[in-house]
Amino acid sequence: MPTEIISKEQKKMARYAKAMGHPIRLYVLELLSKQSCCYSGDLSEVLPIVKSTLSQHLKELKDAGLIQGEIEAPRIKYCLNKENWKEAQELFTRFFQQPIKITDCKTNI
Amino acid sequence: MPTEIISKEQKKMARYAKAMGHPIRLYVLELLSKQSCCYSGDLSEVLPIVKSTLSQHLKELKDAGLIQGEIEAPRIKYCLNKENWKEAQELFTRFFQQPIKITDCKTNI
DNA sequence: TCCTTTGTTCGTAATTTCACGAACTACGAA
DNA sequence: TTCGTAGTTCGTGAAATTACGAACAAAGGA
Repeated sequence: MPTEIISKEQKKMARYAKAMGHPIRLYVLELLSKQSCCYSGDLSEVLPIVKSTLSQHLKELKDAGLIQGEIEAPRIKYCLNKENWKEAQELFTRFFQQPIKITDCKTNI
Repeated sequence: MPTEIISKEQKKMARYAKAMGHPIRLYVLELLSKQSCCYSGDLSEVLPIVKSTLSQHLKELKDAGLIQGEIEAPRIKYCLNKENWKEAQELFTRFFQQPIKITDCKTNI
């Protein structure tokens, strides 16, 4: 059994980062971290994409585990997935809070 | 001129997040934040990908502005891009440090 | 029951990503 | 000048991403 070079945490974090790697999705996450929940329709009104595309982005956030939905007929209420959001928070905070040893390159090829 | 819904900061952050959205690239970034610099050859020895693929990943990190290279013939020394790393650090830290109002969904559709 | 609202799913298309091997470039050493 | 090392670039292909509109499903209200 070879030692895994890429850790489980790195894989998890990459998964979260990937989900965050689109302005629309980042917007949704930031909104949800500020106002606790929202509806797809509200987003659809302000965002410059059609609702089916928005639905796809929401699905990606759901698949990554960052948000979750709840039926509130006829709408669906979205909010952050508490547990995974906390994990992402920890992973990213740890990642960026490491004491960094930067040897600046003089040139930039 | 319509008010931009997606902010410049969100776009920048999404760009960084996208670059971080692959385990290999996250591994490289984490290594560089720990040991100040590295060479492509060192990475190639431990990572389970061929060097041309690694080169592509390094290029993506370069294009995103997170790392930079310096010729140290016959090799190339890579290190973090100090300025942009700091920016990413700030963006992500702020993003995750916001006081969060989570209304947990009971169900998860 | 039929209509309206809300949102998802499907089909499609263009683009990007990810990976590989082969070919190429740059440069120091023999 | 020729060779070897280090790394990038090119060509390729498979898969994923991003976006759209049309069609569909669910559920409350007329």
